[in-house]
Amino acid sequence: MNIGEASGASGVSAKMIRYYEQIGLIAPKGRTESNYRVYGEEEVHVLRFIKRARSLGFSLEETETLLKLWQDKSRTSSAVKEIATTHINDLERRIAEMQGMVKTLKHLSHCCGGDNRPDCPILDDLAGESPAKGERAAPGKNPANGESAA
Amino acid sequence: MNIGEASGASGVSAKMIRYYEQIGLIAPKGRTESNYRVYGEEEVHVLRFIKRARSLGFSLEETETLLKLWQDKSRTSSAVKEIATTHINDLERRIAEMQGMVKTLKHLSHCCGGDNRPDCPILDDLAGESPAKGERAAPGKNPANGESAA
DNA sequence: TGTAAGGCTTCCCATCATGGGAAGGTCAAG
DNA sequence: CTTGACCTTCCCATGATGGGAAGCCTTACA
Repeated sequence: MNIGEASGASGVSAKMIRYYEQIGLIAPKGRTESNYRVYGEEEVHVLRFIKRARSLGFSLEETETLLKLWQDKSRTSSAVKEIATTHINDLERRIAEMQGMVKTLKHLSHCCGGDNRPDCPILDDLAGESPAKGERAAPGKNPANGESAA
Repeated sequence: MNIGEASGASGVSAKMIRYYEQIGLIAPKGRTESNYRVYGEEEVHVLRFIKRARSLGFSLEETETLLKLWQDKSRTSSAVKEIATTHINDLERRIAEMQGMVKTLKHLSHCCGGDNRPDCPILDDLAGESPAKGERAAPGKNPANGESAA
């Protein structure tokens, strides 16, 4: 199986397969005389594993760790679970962050006429001017605002 | 005001201020004889605008558009609202995507013993083997899976 | 058997927003 | 006048992916 076929069988682009090889995630079974990469079922299986991990939002670094654990028959499931849990927490943190943005934006959008006139609470907020009621959207404890620690 | 002071006043790093200048988002009021950038209150205001837009998840490209609209006194609020709405939709799409991942991962994590034994449903799922009940987590209509269109 | 199309190889570049760091000039305080 | 902090520009790195060029190889067809 050459790289194009492996790509078709795994759903991973040839470009990415080469990249994964470059960063040490996967190696072809070998090379033909003319230097073509050769893959077998096992490699395709690994590629699918990577693809699935990526689709669950794991980074390539996390994926690499998971891959090693997968291939390590003596791993403990707790090691795997810990990675997953950390990733879940990370996802949930990012979700909450974006939800805060959405909340603020929806509020501003709701207050914005969206008509032909130029006055716009959205721009006013961005500019730090909140004419209505003299306060920002989501005053004080705005969850979309990670500035304090930055 | 030099770049360090503008950075302190706006909360935008000096590095980023230079970058924003490079991509045409903001220019200093002028330069000193010794080539130092000089900023005034107006520039700091723009920097805060950018920062606020970024904290709401707008890309720099969107931010640039918003900035132009802000400075265009004859803009319509509908033009601004449209950008905001598009951005809200984008955020919500991404949130849903990540929520799908979380849902799947939580299910898998829940099924995983997290003990000293090697058998792990999380790895089984990644490997495409679902021993329990013979099905993948979130069978069929798995929302964490954008593969179909890719 | 010759040729054309398409697949493979490597290498470089771009994205997006941000930070790190080096080399060298400048300013202000001691 | 020195020293340290700040400024300048320039280059590089991140993470994951894609685009494309130049050149070799394979396959299918006439």
